[in-house]
Amino acid sequence: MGRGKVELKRIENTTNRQVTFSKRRDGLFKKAIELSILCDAEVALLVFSSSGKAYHFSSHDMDRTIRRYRNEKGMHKINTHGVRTIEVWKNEMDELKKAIDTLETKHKHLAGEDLSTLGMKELKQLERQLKIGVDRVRSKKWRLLSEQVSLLKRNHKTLQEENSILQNKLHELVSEADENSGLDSSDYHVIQRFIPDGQPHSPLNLNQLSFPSS
Amino acid sequence: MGRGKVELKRIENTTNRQVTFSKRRDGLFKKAIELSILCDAEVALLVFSSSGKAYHFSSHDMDRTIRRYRNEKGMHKINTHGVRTIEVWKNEMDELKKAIDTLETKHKHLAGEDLSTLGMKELKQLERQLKIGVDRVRSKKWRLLSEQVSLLKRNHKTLQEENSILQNKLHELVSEADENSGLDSSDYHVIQRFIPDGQPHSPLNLNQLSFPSS
DNA sequence: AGCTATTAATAAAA
DNA sequence: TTTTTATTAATAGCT
Repeated sequence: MGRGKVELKRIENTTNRQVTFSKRRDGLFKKAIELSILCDAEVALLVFSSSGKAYHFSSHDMDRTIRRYRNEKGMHKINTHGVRTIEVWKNEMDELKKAIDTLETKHKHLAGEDLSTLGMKELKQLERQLKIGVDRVRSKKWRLLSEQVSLLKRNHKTLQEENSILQNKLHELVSEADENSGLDSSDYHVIQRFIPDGQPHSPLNLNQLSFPSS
Repeated sequence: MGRGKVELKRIENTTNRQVTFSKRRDGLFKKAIELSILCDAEVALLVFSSSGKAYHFSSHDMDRTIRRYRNEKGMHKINTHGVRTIEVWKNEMDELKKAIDTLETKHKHLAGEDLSTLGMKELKQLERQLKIGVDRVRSKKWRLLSEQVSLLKRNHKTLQEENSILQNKLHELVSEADENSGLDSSDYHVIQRFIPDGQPHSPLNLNQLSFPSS
C-alpha cells in the first residue's frame, strides 16, 4: 500500500526506517484503538523505537491488562519464582485501591460534591439516580410506618375488647354488692372512678415510633 | 476499506462483531510484526476478546518488554525497606476490602437498594442526604445552563450588530447603484433578497447545548 | 470460510 | 517534518 511492495525485513536506510516507523506506529495504534472500540476488546500495546523512545496504549488499565495476561500464563506454571506471589498481591491491592477510588468518586457525586468535572448529560443522569433513590427511601419509610400503624391498631382493638370485658365484670360486681350489702349511692360513685372509659394505657412504647416529616 | 465506512463505536450485532474481531485482530498482529521487523522496534501486544480469549505477541521477551515499560513509567516500587510479612499484606487487603464493602453498602442505600436493614431514623437521614444531593446537582445544572444561555445571548447580540451594519452597507450600495446607473425597480428587488432580515445563521453549534428537562 | 467492491494505509516523492 | 499522490493492503458486507 504504497508506491511499491516492501520486503518483510529490516529497512537498512536509517532515515527511511525512522519515517516508516513513525507512520506505521501511528497506524498500529490507530488499529489497536479501533479494535478495542469496535469489538469491545481489551487491548494493550507497547512499542519501543530502535532509538529507545517508548509508546504505549491500553484500552483499559495497562496494569490490569498485564495482570490478566500474567494470570493466563500463571495458570500454566504456578509460582516458579516466588517473587510472582508478591507481584500478584500488589496487583490485587492496586485493583482494590482503584475500586475504592471509583466508589468514592461516585459517592461524592451522589452527595453533590466534586461536580465540576461533570457535563450536563452526566448531571441529568445523576439527578435521575438520586430521584430514584429518594423515591425508594420514601416508599420504604412509608411501608415501615404503615406496619407500625397497623400494629398499633391491632393492639388498640385488643385492649378495647379486654376493657369492655373488664367493665362488664366490674358492673356485675357492683350490682351484686348493691343488692347484697346495701351500700349507699356515694360509695357507688367512688367505685365508678376506677372504671376506665375507653381510653386505656397502651402497653406499646410510643417512643419507638417516629413519624416521617414528609 | 470495505464495502462502506464504519463508525468508530462498538458493533452491536454480535456475530458481526466477532467476525470483525477475528479479521482485525489478525490484521493488528500482522502490523505489529511488520513494525517490529521493518523498523527494528520492540513491540508487545496483548489482546483479550470480549469473550475472554487471550492473544499476544512480543517481538522480544514479553516480560522484558513489560519491565522496560514499567521502568519508563518509574513504576519500580521501592521494596527495599524491610520485608513485609504476609500477615501485614493480608491485613491491609482486608482493610481495603472492608472499605469497599462499606462504600458499596452506602452506594446501594443511596440508590435505594437493600434498605431492609435500616430503621426509620436511618431512612430519614438517608432521605435528607439524597435531597441535598439532588439540590446540589440541580443547582450545578442550572449554573451550567445559565452559562450556556448567556453565551448564546452574547453571540446573538454580536450577530445582530453585525447584521445591522451589513444591512446598512447593503442599503447604501443599493441606493448608490440606484442613483448612478438607473436600475429599474425589479433589479432592486433582486438585490433585496440577499439582505438578511434579522434571523442570521448562528456560528454556534446548537447540538453542543443540551437543556435539562427539569 | 472465501469473494470483491471499497476504503484505508502508506512508500516514495516533494 | 509534513503533505501529496500513486499504489498496495485491509476489510465490510455478502455468500
